[in-house]
Amino acid sequence: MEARRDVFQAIADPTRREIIGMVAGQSLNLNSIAGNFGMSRQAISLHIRILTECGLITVRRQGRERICEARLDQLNEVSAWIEQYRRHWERRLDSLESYLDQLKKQRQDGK
Amino acid sequence: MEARRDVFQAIADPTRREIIGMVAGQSLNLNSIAGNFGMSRQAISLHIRILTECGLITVRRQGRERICEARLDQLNEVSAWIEQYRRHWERRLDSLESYLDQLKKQRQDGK
DNA sequence: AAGTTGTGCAAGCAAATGCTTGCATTTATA
DNA sequence: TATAAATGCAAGCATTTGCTTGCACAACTT
Repeated sequence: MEARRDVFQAIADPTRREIIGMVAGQSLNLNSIAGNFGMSRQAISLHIRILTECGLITVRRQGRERICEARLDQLNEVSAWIEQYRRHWERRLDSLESYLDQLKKQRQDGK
Repeated sequence: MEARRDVFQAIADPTRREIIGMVAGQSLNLNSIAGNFGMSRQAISLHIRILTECGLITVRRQGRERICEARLDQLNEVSAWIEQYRRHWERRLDSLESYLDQLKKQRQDGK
């Protein structure tokens, strides 16, 4: 347990992605986040801990509450990893498109 | 087992990200991929199966070999999810930057 | 035909993950 | 001060994950 915590793994879980979505709009305390899920408060608490450990959210205490705030710049790591391949997959789509264009043209000519 | 296979989970594993990196450049057969890792061929085979199940690579057989080819357009799903938050985190960075600028200016003025 | 190469399938296993429930602790409120 | 609210901590548990090893099999090579 308590293994490597990286952003890739953090966003792999759909519940955590949902939490990020909630907190991105407005900072929320733990209980109001947990209220929107059909699972125990502790489960959500653990998800939030994971998100905290990899820097995607920060938690500040305010009275007896823990306010969770999004700190999404870490997503850049994932984004950068993906972007290095964008050229690759868009080229594929381009060549598919030109192939389809060609096919269409041939059909029109043939007719 | 054999749960939901989504792209988010597929790229959560560093070995699978490495495999994607290798196959993006050139199509490779299973054994030559496995040769670059310090783990058994079967382990790699399983990773490739997962990548296949979520559509990130396709495998075509050619004689007795299985040629793995990248099909990375599925990464768009992750990219799109992240991009919806880019404005959010870049705004944060902007305000941090302007804050630092302000701080720097103050220090210069003070001196 | 016999051997080598590339791969799949299946059983087994330690560790990680995602969840629960119960109890303790701190902070506000009546 | 007693009570409620917001949360942490810890033990327990089923499932999933990532890996291994052993065996089978089809496809090339000699």
